[in-house]
Amino acid sequence: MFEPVTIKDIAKALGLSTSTVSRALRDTHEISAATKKVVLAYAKEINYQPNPIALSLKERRSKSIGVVVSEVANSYFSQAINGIESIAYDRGYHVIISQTHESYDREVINVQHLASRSVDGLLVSLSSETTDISHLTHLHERGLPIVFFDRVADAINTHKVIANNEKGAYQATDYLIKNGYKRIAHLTSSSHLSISIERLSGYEAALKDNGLAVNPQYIKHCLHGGMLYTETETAIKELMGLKEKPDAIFVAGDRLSTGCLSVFKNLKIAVPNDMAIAGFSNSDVLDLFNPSLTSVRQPAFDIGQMATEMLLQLIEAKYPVEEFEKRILETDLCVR
Amino acid sequence: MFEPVTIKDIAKALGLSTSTVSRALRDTHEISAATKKVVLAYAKEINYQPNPIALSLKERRSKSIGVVVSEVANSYFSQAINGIESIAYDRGYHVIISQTHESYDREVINVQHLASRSVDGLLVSLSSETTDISHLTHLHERGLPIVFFDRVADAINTHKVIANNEKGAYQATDYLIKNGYKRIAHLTSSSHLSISIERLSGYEAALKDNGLAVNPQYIKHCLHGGMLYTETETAIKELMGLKEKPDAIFVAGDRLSTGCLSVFKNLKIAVPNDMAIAGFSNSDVLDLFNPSLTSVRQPAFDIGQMATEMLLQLIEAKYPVEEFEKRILETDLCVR
DNA sequence: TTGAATTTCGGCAACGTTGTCGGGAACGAT
DNA sequence: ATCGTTCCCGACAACGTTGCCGAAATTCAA
Repeated sequence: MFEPVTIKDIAKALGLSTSTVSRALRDTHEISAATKKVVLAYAKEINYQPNPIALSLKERRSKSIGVVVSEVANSYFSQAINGIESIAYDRGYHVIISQTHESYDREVINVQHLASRSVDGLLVSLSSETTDISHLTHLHERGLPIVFFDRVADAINTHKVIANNEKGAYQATDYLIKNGYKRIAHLTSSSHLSISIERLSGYEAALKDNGLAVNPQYIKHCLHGGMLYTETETAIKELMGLKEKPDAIFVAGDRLSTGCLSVFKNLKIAVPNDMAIAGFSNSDVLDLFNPSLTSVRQPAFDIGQMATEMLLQLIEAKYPVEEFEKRILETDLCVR
Repeated sequence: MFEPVTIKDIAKALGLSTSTVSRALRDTHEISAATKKVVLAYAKEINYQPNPIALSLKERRSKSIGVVVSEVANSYFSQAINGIESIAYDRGYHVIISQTHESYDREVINVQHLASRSVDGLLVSLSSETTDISHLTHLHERGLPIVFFDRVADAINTHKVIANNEKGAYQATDYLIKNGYKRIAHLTSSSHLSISIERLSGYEAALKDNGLAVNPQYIKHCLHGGMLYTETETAIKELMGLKEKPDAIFVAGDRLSTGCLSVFKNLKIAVPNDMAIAGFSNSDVLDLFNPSLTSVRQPAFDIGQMATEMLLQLIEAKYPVEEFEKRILETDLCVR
């Protein structure tokens, strides 16, 4: 039904060979100016578009990169994706986005899908369920370029781009403490995620530096990073059921922040009167919340850009890259 | 660097021809059980994955569909995308998402990008800037299956899936009127978008049915659908500068709703005391806003699913489809 | 005018896969 | 013993494109 014009059609119409047409279109010096003119004119007339699939088969690369994130509805990721696209499109690469919805199974399926689909490289932020990363190590060992961002796998030796999660967490916690809160809880994602570890570390450091004890009961992990309402609700209820209820909470994620507010609203807990909140979030909409939330902003767009640049460097490298680096970008504490 | 296993490798290793291996893997009856067993075992051992690019070239289809939306950060679209993916993945199709950011130029580039990339079909929601749709008519005439959702182009005769925008707008406006508001403004996207026309129509009908006059000064269009803060701000300021200031506003979009709240916050206009708001939005986060907004919810997930099913029907049809339909799904007024 | 160099183009192969065709071997029936 | 079947499998072509090689045509130098 949908039959695109091919180089053959042009060759036949003009009485030339396909090779000649191909080279005329590529503007090789071996083709006379006259022939070039005729070919180019005719190609334009019938709106010839080279078939990228044939090219991919021949060149053994698809000029596309795969992106694996938990979900695009997350402000952090949608901003990162914009950064990714801005670089990729400039360099002539397609971006194929896939969502894990924080599920390990979907992550494996999506990664394999993308790899078999012959993407030239992968930008990955792990799902909160993921502990086994063998689906990625296999591909990485076979030479597929991978760059991690946000939620990284330290076991794989490749480029990584993250925010300064520890410092950001420290600042947010410190901000709560400086505002007089003393019983500060921490709501975070699954404990094996790199971001969880780093943010927890910053939270604990801030407490210690301010002479406060770390209360393990105040630290709550949500395995699905706030994707499930009940998960967040259970965590909050447990916190509120403690004999020494926390008076503030440091939330370690975009999705968790909104989930948290949602639970508080349903439980009729006033923010910030009954409970102060500060946390990681890149949501512009959250600013509308009244009173606004103090939040740690990550340079998501820049992280996306930087990760993409590093990935393209790996993809286009002539010799296998051996030296990898981890870039750490500073966060921004938005006090409100 | 990254050299996937091919059918040739298997053939060579097993002393068979590529045809035999191919048919053994496809489980054709012409291959003996013994040979099949050997081939399948070896293929599994070396983790053979068929090359989808070679298949695409041969089958002249890519088993992928392109999606064109304004941006994934929009709750409506991210939900619709989830619906699209749920159907597409089940049917073995890839989903390639591209964002226009409400720009006509990017829409043209993205559509051409996707078409040349040999997607088997397109799911399109027009950008707010788009008036000329020749980039789509060309492809459609040449036989590329296209299904519109949300922002449709009536000039192209194909399947369309939309929400009942007129009814939803009517209900929201009527709700404001029933709550005692009399001077109801309407903030909407660019005037040529189908959704704008339909929602404006519902708004006007509700006013008339309640014996209120339609005041043209109360109707404000934002060409970029709220993508630009200043655009929304200007519109609001003009409304607030009228001698008969509106006491309520019906907002016709996700992005506009948040933009609107943002402007009100900056202008220190209290919602809903100084100004009541009701509008189209699928944002869960907006519910956290205190006091919550009454909003018209679209069944975005269902719309995405339905549009995808219709597109796949077009793609897989044996004979060209001549009969097209426009599906209209009901909205849900969430009173808060 | 002859040989060599240059210009310009066509033929062929290949990327990975499958459809078509054809052929050899084994088997059964007459 | 002969013929027809059936069962298995390999050779070839094709999808659209480009790299490589060769060859014809043209130009240039001596």
